[in-house]
Order: sequence, then C-alpha cells, then structure tokens
Amino acid sequence: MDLRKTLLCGQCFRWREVSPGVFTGTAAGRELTVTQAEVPLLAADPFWRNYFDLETDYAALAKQLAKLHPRLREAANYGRGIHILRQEPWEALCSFILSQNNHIPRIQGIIDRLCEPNAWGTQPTVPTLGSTYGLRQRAAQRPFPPPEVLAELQVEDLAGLRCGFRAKYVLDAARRVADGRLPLEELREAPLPQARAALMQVFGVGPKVADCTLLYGLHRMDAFPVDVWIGRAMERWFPGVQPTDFGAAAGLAQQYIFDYIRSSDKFLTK
DNA sequence: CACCAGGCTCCGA
DNA sequence: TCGGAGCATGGT
Repeated sequence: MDLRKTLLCGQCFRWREVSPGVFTGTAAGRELTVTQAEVPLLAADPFWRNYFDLETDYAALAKQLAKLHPRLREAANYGRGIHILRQEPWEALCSFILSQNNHIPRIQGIIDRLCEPNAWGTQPTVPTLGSTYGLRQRAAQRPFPPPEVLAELQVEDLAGLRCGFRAKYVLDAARRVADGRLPLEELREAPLPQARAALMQVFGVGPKVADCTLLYGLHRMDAFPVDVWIGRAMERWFPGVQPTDFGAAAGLAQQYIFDYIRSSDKFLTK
C-alpha cells in the first residue's frame, strides 16, 4: 500500500501530510499519525488493518483490470498502491454531498469546520484506545458529527460552514439516516441498483454521490462512479470495455481512472 | 473580470 | 429522456 496515494487521492478528506511523509487523520473517532515506514504496524492493529483494507489483494485486482484495455493498464500502473479505505458510511455520504461542484481543498475546509470541536456539541467518541501497537494514535479531538446531531439543526446553523447550497442536502441526509428512512448498513447487502436508488432518495444525492458513497463508505467494490462522469465517453476512451467487465474491481477501476485522468493533462476533456 | 470546481435540481423542449 | 441554466463559495 502506498500511504500518500491512498490518503490523498481524493477518496477521503480528513487526512493531511503534516510534514513530508507524515500523515495525520481521523477515522471512526480515532486519530492517527503515520508514515510509510510504519505501515507494517498498521497490519498488526485490527482497526487500522480493516480501515486500510490491508487484507485485500490489490495486485490481483489491478492485474485483472490491466487485461481489459492498454489505457486501463497504464492507469492501474499509475495508481499502484492505492487501497480503497473502509470509511464510515455516514461520513462518506456527507463528504461526497459536500464534494459536489467543488474542489478538494475547499471540501477539506468545509469538513474541517463541520468537525470543529463543540461546533455542534460533538465529542471524542473513543475515550480510550487500549493497545496501540506502537502506533501514534489517540481519541479523535474532532470526530465527525453523527447524523443524529446534525438532524436537529437548521440550514442557518450551518452558515458558518460556508458550504453554500449543499447545507440543505446535508441536513436532509442527516435526518433520513437518523430516523431510519435511509438504513446505510443495509446497503452493504442490497443489490447495487436498489442501493443506488435508496441513496438517491436524499435531496441533493444524484448518481455520482450515490456511487461514491457505495464505494468509499460501504466498500462496494462493484460500484462504478466513473460511469457517471465519463458517461458515454467510456466507449471513446476505453473502446470495447463495458462497465460490467470490471466486475468486483469496478470501484478500483474508478479510482485508477480518476487519478490517471487528473494527472495526464486532462485527456478526457468535455 | 471571467471561469471553474470529484453534481444536482429544476425547468422547458 | 435530454439539455442547459442556476446554484454558494472561493480559488486561479
């Protein structure tokens, strides 16, 4: 696993490179500071081993994708080392709602403000962490606010976020998750089309945000967000390749392709 | 000053 | 079903 690529490729918004090679971030109420050299320590810790998806054979998935098209092989090579994190579903949904028509630095800023201590009465969720396996971790000082907390707020309360028109979307999502109309955990098992449709019930959630939530929040590796923003250009850039060809590696393909496109002088211009 | 950002809703063909 | 404007905000 390549720590920098994995944490900064745009699949999550709460990790920073605080100094060269040193990454600090938060997941599920835990805060961690880690370097590439310390990745083996992550494998010893049950929580982080799961979060970084260290038990999945990404090389095998990449090899499978590489066979589909030369350009995809190039993209997979470029993205080698990226793991799809197992983020919390609610945080992922909320994050990708905030990501729409927005760019990464500003998304990070909005999410920072959303998680500010005591902004909505949020508190560290893991008071003690027990064994740390030599890892520099502690309870998160700025945990992600749970849906139950946000569900009680009004759009005016979110004015400080400066997230614009997205505020009403976040609140609708929070209320639906909090009152059970949107049972996120159940979407792990649901057939992909149903899971997508369930997410798109939320005001402000379209196909792209829905698929990103499925992939990054529920680790549905069969979800394929790239289908949305490449759309019909699939045939143009990856002739002969159908979205169904990606199979269980669809999500990974999306991440590879996105990163590759972003790096390669935007060869997929509209 | 335009133009755009890991889109979506709404509206009018 | 499809296309295009508008959307809040901030960076370039």
